[in-house]
Amino acid sequence: MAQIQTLSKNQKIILDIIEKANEPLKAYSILFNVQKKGIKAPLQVYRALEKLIKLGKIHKVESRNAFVACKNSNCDISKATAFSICETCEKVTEISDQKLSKYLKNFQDKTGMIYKKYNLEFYGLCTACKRS
Amino acid sequence: MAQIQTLSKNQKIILDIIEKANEPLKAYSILFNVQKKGIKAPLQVYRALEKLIKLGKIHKVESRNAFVACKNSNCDISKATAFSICETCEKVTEISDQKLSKYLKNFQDKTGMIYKKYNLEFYGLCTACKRS
DNA sequence: TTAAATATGTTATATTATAACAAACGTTAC
DNA sequence: GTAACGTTTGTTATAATATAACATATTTAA
Ligand SMILES: [Zn+2]
Ligand SMILES: [Zn+2]
Ligand SMILES: [Zn+2]
Ligand SMILES: [Zn+2]
Repeated sequence: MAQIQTLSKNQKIILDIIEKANEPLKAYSILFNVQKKGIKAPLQVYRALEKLIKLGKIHKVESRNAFVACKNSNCDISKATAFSICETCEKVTEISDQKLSKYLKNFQDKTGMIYKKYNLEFYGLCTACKRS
Repeated sequence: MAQIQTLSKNQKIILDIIEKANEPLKAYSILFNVQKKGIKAPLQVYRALEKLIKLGKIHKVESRNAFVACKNSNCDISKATAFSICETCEKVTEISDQKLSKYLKNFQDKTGMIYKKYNLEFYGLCTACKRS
């Protein structure tokens, strides 16, 4: 609420659209939706997306090239994201699981590489699609 | 070794290139590299990639739109993949960690969604880049 | 051996994303 | 207030990634 004030005009417009959507939005679908508000070029969208990701307001669902509003508390400013994705209906849900995130944040490989961030995507069948 | 016989001509050519590379390859870089072997169109590459992924011979690194040969035993035919990615030098390594894969395969969310697959990407700083 | 499934070749096009440049806006510091 | 700085915007063009649609060929298996 406080931080939203620091967003620029385009950033607000685009965050608003993404927050109101109940599904991940693609960049060009966002572009189409904001053209009436004066945002005409892909770069205007991509620049806002980039900033919003950096702020942890939204995440990119990498395997879908789509963008969703963060449903957790900005996921440590975008450093730890996990999604469940239904391969049938394409419904995407952000996973909020303390144990999982703790496990992954603490994960260390053999090489000693330092991990600053992770993104995890589960693919499967949602409960609605399972029934039908 | 047995299964490689079942690959088609284009699939063999493209798997060969990917296996010999020590880095993830992009589709159009693969295309460029196989043009001397008669593969001229993007679709020929993408179709082979799709099949190789299905067979678990290669994986797609989603955040990089790039393809790497599987370094494990085909990762249960491509159902469970994890990578470490250096954000400085872009080095990508497939993670093989029994505990991690067991943990993720058994992961269940609150909704009861059935997970058939996952892809996990860690981003950070590799040991070489850490030193410099 | 013929039907089905898989793979190929080809052209065109769709989709996703960035480069390069110029101008405007919003801090903050003096 | 205004200079200096970083950030945001606007704009045109283009790069990079991926698929549609259609015709043909090859392989597999009943
Ligand atoms: Zn989040
Ligand atoms: Zn579903
Ligand atoms: Zn693998
Ligand atoms: Zn590195």
